[in-house]
Amino acid sequence: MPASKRDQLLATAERLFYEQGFHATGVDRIVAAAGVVRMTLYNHFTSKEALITAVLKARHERFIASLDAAAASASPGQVTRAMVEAHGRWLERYSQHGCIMAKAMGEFAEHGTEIHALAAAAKTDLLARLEAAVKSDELDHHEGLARRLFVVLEGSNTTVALLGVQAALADTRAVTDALLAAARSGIS
Amino acid sequence: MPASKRDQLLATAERLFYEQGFHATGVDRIVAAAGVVRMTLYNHFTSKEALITAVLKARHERFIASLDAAAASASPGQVTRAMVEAHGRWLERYSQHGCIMAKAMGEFAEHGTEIHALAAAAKTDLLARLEAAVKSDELDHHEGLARRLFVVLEGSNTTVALLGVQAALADTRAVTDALLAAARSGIS
DNA sequence: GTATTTAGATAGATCGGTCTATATAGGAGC
DNA sequence: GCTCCTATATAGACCGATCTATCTAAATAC
Repeated sequence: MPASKRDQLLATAERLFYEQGFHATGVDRIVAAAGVVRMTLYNHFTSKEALITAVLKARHERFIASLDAAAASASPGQVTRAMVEAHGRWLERYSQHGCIMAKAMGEFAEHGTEIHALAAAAKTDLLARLEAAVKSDELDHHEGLARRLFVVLEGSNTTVALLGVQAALADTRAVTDALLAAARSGIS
Repeated sequence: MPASKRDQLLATAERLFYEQGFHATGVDRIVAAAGVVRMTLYNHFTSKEALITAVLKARHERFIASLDAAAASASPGQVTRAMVEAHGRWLERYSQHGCIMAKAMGEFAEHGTEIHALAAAAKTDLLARLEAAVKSDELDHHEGLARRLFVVLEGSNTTVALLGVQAALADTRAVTDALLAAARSGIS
């Protein structure tokens, strides 16, 4: 049973926005690639902007769900590491060309726009979860460590597009391991 | 003496592209903000794409020049650290809303385009200089350390736009210091 | 006097978005 | 099983706005 037209549109738009950018992807190309007609898009979404926000929200929900699942099944004291690894798996599977939220922030940089706020909130959402993980693991230097891990994961996001997923993940893991080891031994 | 029309166009276009994105910035707005007429732009640049590449090249040259200056005046064994600090100063002064090369890669993601290649080359250029710095400082784990520092600096690029320059630079410095200290003591 | 800049009209393409009329599918009620 | 109704999808014309880019003729500057 095929997905609903709405889901087809969301999936196709997500792929095209991610691969070619938001402005560079016209609604004509989206509907053509989704195998639907133009009015079907505007029947489900009030505008291209609404489609973009729906795409970003859906993707972010999937991302957060995978993070939370990893955290929930982690051994005690290993929540932070599990979250970092879940982030790496997400990159590997869905985000090898960079972070779509970062792209959205770049293209809709004028502050105050809903898209910019949404993408920024997605990123701070990750930071908040890292902080919660660090706290639950009872690692030293709570607040600072989470932000440092965040910086590294952000760097991982853009490095995959440049050096490939293998190298980016290996280097990311090396840095995060060092940070976690230092926090566990009380050094910083 | 005012700058040449060409320089005015380059500076204005750089600012607008950076603040609002490449696709979102039309040539009309550029020439209006530069106080120039549209034909003047097309007299100096064959197309908007040519203007974009000229902007990126000029900015990258300035960035590399500041990196090289920092490296040249660094004490022996401190080249890598000097380069990391120069990167931080660049962020502070010119790049508080994220890396323009990353934005360019996001908006012109189709591989093969000159703009994408240019922006990617700018990033690998930084990595190459980090590798040279690590080598000249005779730090342990040459190749790996440079790539790890690169990941962190990339993360710094995007984090400034989210957490502000103060927090981003502090966290970046904490991570790079840890990496450099570990490399210096032979641990990794 | 030569090169640059200005002014403004203009071209052609593409953009997001709307409209209407037709067609199709699925469930409710008999 | 059959009809009817409603919701959804289709096809394609159409709109105004905006986009990049060009052309020409007058003005300006070194």
